[in-house]
Amino acid sequence: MPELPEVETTCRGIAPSLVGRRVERVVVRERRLRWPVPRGLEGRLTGRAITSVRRRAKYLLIGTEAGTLIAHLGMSGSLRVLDQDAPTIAHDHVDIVLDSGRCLRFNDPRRFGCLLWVEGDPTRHALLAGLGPEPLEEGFGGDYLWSRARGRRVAIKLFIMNAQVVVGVGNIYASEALFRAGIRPSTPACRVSRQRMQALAAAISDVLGEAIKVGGTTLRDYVNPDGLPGYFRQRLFVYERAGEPCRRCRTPIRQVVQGQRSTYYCPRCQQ
DNA sequence: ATGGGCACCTGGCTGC
DNA sequence: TGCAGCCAGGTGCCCA
Repeated sequence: MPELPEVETTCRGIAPSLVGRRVERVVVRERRLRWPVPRGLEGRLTGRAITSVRRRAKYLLIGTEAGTLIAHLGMSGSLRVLDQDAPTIAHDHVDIVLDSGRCLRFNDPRRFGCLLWVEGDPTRHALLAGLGPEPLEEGFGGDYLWSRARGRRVAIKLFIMNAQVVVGVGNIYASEALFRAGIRPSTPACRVSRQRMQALAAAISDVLGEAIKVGGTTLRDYVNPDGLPGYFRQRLFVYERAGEPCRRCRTPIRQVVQGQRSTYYCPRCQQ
């Protein structure tokens, strides 16, 4: 479920219920996530006040005076704020119970997500240290993308999905951004002109920004547990539309596989 | 350094 | 109805 807009929506949704609260206890029902939930996480968190909730790439950083909980939702994870005695369902792996009587509950059927603990500056953690710029912040743009693409022969779609280049561009929005920019996903990154990189960078920012906006109106202090949140699905131009007419030129949308993932594009609009 | 492929998991859907 | 096969919004790691 989670791409950047979903993670950002989660971040905004849970933050008001967390910041300023103290952790009363931590319940771990399943430690086997992508990496095991660290032994001792319970002890490190219990009694701590939560001072911040931030996002970096698709990682959520839940800060306390003692250290930071790094959370990633993987492909199927969610974080929701519930009453502490709300009945659990399958794959509710971890509860962080707050002094408000509510709890932050981590659910993840596929267990590709993770919960880790780091002391000191979380951005120096190995998972975060090498990440590229945020697509909605300073430092990201066409010139940047173009300069990073020198000598890179990977397909442009895989290039923009590489978190070392730019973070937060997942499989849906990669296809959508390339459609908006009119670029064929298989084009080698080094062969995309500077001008088209400008269009691509703008498309990436636009698509993600729009999706965040829609997610924000759908979700408040909870996290939508199902599928594409709310209303972005109907604004997709190509994703999961194989064989259907292009919304711009009516040519049937094509589906191909790149890097073991589905890519969708319009063969006419994207040359 | 780069690029390609695999791995980790469960669940939902399709088609026989 | 049952079951095999395929697909899924991520990303770290291993190998050539």
